[in-house]
Amino acid sequence: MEKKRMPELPEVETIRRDLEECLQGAEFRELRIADPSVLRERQVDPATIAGRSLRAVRRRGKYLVLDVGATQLVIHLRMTGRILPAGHAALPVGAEAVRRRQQFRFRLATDRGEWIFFDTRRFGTLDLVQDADAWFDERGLAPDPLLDQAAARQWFLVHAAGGRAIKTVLLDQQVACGVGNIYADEALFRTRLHPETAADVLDYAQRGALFSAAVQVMKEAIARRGTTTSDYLDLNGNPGVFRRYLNVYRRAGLNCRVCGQPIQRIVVSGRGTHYCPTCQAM
DNA sequence: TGGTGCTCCTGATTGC
DNA sequence: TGCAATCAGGAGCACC
Repeated sequence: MEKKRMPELPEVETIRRDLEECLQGAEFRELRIADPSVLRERQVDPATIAGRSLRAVRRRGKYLVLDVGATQLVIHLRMTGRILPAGHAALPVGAEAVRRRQQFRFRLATDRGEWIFFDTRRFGTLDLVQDADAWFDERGLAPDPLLDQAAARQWFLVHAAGGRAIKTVLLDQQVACGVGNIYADEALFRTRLHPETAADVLDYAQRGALFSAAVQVMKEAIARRGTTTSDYLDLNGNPGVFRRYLNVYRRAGLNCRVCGQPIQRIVVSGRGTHYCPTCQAM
């Protein structure tokens, strides 16, 4: 079954770069919340962004941060969130738009046009905070592995412990910020680790190798503008092409590119997990 | 305290 | 052809 995939760190970074190119320096006029459930933290009034310019578009893990000075918009796209200019071809129109109006979750009016947070499954979130980094730290979010690789690596070495499956640990944003299901599976394949291996069985060298593999696979995905499956497109309508380079993710039943044995799919912590039982033996 | 599993949500797909 | 069931996913929270 081909389904929509959520943007993970490489896709979020691709979106961040596109937004920065389109919107940096733009003047915000209004933030209109169409679906109140999108808004969680509200440290500042949405009205305060009016007349202010977008200073920067930042990212930490899978969170996007629109920096408007005293107000910071922290956006998580979750499963299906997308930020698109009004009128973009991917947005529903007419009766379909009316039927799906709740999926147009908030709108940002700027002097460069209106931008829409469109979110099919409505899992995405918006937090209005005064200091995004402090807000992330309060939540125990790990350092971003692409922004400060040394700090993130050290953090991972210390926190990737306990009896949990290493796949579960990789997906824990308080341990490895930004790693999602696709890149966790690929990093485990590259380091020949079975996804159900207990984290505390791994020594420092193995944890370090796993962290490096996760960073490397995400860097490669960014270079190819993310991992598109059915319908993820960037702002210019271009697909990410990293999927064709995946070794295990969503390749269940297909032959391993290394040993030729069939890739298997299991569920670890409720997440579909793909691995080669020969290359990644327990 | 650490770990597990449920919940949220909806479009696409599958099976009958 | 149409309907119901199933699946996918990240993060937060309740529970053990």
